[in-house]
Formats: sequence, C-alpha cells, structure tokens
Amino acid sequence: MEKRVYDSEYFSAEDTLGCGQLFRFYPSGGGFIVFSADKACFLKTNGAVTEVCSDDADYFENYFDADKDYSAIVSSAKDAGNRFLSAAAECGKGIRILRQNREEVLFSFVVSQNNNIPRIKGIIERLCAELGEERTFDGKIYHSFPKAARIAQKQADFYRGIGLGYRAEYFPAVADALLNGFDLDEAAKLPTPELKKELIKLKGVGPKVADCVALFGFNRSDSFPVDTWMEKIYREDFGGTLTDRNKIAEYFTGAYGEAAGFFQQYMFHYKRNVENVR
DNA sequence: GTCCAGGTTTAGC
DNA sequence: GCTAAACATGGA
Repeated sequence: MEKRVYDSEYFSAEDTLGCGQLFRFYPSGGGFIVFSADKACFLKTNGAVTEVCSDDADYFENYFDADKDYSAIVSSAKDAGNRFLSAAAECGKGIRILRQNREEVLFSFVVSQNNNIPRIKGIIERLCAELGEERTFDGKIYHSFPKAARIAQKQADFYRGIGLGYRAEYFPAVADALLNGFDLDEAAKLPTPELKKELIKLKGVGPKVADCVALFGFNRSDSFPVDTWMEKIYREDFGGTLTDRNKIAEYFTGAYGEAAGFFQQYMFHYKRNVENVR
C-alpha cells in the first residue's frame, strides 16, 4: 500500500465523489473507499491535504487527474460572467474530472437514464457483487466491475432481477456489441462529435449518456451532458428558453468550449448538493 | 395516489 | 426530420 498526498484546495474527496461521476464509493475510516474497474483506493481529505492510499498508486494518480492544475479552470469559471456558475465553481473547486475505465462508465451511465443516483449506486453494487471478480483491499473482499465478456453471459432477465427494470435488455445488447467489433479504443481516436455519434449507436445510449461517457471515460471536456438538473439550471440560472436538450448542450459547449465539461460538473454538484438541500 | 430521477426507444406523423 | 407516449423502480 502506497500513500500519496496532494494539496486539497483543488482536490477534495467530498467534492469529487459527490458530483455523480462515479457510483462505487463508500464512507470508511473518516474517508472513502473508491473502486474503479478491478482496483481500489482509500481517499481522504483532511484539512489542507488529500491522501490517496492504494496498491495501484499510478493508476489512481491518473484516475484523479492529479497532475492537472485546476486553478485556471476554476478562475475562468468565476470570470465567465454568470453568477450561478461563479458560485458553483467557488463551492466545488475541489472537484476533479475523473479518468475512468471506459466500459465501467458506459454500463454505469446506461443504468443512469431516467433514474436517481442512490438507486443507480444500488444496482451497480448488485451487478458487481453478482458478476464481478473477488479482490481484496486492505484485507477486505470486494468485487471488480464485470467486463463485457462476463456481462454478455447473462440475459435480460438476470438484469431485471438486480433492478435494472426496462433497461435490462440494454446490458446484453451493449456487451454483445463490445464483443463483436465495437472497439472503444478505436472510438477514442475520433474527434468528440464523431465519438458521440459512434456511442449513440449502442442500445440504451442517447445524447446525454454519450456525453457522460465521453467526458468521464474519454476525457473529453468539450462535452456537456444535459439532464433534468442541467435543464433546470439553464432555465433558472441562465434565463434560457430552449427546451431541446441537444440545443442546450450546444449553447454551453459553444460558450465554454474545452472548459464546458468542468463547468458542467461544478454546476451539477452545486444545484444538487448545495443550493437544493433535500 | 402523483411526481421525480444524470433519458432512450419506438411509433406515428 | 420532429413529437409524444411508454418504459421499471423506489423514495418523497
């Protein structure tokens, strides 16, 4: 187990885990255990420092985008000329945009459609418990996120059984596609608009899920996922009148370019966790 | 009981 | 091309 320590001003455990990018993290020992694919780490922010403890320190250094300087991104959000965005950036400046495993992001956000975060977490937890491989972290057993080959072995009925509801049929369909020529590594070579078009070909993947996969799995910060929360922000805090989600996304990517994805996370986090206490 | 949640698919124009 | 209903589930 190796421990690495980072300045917490632009890397906070709570901010990073609380903005709906990932669904596998659990409070533990004053911090959190975080799972990604078949790996695990302990993440804790204590005052001025954030510590990451893992047997895969390099993997998680990349995962948390730890090398990047976020100060300029936060500054540009504050100076972008919108009150809500400015407040959101100041409040969520500890957010990192994760560089997650592509398959895990893809399947996870297929689950997310028309669903809520606590329920998404539960479904993914059961998915891993049923189909993941046993691993140990800090002496305790956990389960990896299952690979497409494993997911393809089960039928829709199985996925209905762990709570996927009407999305159950999408799981074997996506897994089959990945096993039969749909190459995520090839897709990674495409520019963002073409990458999105490619992802949307998958069953259960529409524009919003494709944006999330591009942002969290392919590190495309020129993606701006628009869900019900972002619609609300657009309407209430930007005075927008468009209703088409694609056009709302274009409005934000047009305005913010490569910073759009970061700004989206600041605002999503702020709207859900701070402004709206529920 | 109704409404909502990090929407997408399908049918029908 | 666009629009509207249908889609499981659980919590408020």
